[in-house]
Amino acid sequence: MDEIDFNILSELQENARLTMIELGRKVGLTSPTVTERVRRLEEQGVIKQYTTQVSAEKLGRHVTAYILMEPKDCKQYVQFAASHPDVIECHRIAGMYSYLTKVVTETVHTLEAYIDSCLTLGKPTTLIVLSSPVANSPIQPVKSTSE
Amino acid sequence: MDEIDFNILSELQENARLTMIELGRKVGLTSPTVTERVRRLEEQGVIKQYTTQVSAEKLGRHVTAYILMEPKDCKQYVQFAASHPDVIECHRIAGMYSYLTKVVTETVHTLEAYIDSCLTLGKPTTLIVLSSPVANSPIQPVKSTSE
DNA sequence: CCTGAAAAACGACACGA
DNA sequence: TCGTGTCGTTTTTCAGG
Repeated sequence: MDEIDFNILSELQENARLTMIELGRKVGLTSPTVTERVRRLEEQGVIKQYTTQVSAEKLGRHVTAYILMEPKDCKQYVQFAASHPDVIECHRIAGMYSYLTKVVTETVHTLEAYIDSCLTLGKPTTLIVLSSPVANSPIQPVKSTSE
Repeated sequence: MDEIDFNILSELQENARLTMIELGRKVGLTSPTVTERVRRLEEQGVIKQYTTQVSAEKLGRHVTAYILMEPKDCKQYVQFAASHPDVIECHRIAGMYSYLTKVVTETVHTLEAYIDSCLTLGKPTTLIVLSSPVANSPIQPVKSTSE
């Protein structure tokens, strides 16, 4: 894990569909060499997945909310959240409440329906997202991650 | 926007580096056809970005937290958050507090440092992530997004 | 880590349901 | 209009050095 690897990760976070020739050009290597480095980063688990960000708006989902949840039964709530198509993330947290769940849903009415089903499982507190000044900023290495 | 497009989006959310031939095979089309569909999805803004998920752990960032923030000056706080390398997301919210900020940092000590700098800008409430039962679940279309 | 050749995939065009 | 088939070019892969 040297600086070239960091540059590779930075470029791939920006555009996962770069060809190895383009990527090599950006980091100063030839395509077979950079291909081998990418293969190792995948193998080590540094690269977890190549994914595509799609517009929730364009898919008819206009409302994003975070829901703080104090469930009666944790396992039951996780099962509910994991199987619900509107749930994008669900985090177990320390501090206030037990879970923080990110929901991307069609309208305030479908959000209401989601909250209603939550009410049978515990006590939800809803935070509706108005805008996102920072969205999915790339992760940078901390300093010497030499392994 | 028909069902084939939904399948394309689903496949690309799982693996953004699929070749057009592989993608075509998965959705039942030949490569020129699926290439044209992908081009249109990009043009329409349905596909926003091809990105790579990297392991925060492997890059030396072991602590994830959400911070609810009540800043004295909103613009000042957004500027601070946007320029801080540990901030991955920052959302303006309605409900309790004004901002919800996702921070991925090295240790509890670097988190403490982040919170300290927040304290000069307002009143933060920290929620440390213990685990994530649901992480970045793909977005599915809602029903008839015919445009 | 680079070079070079074979195999595969990409992009563009003309054609057909 | 949308999908198919083909050709020339680019990219990937794998042999070496």
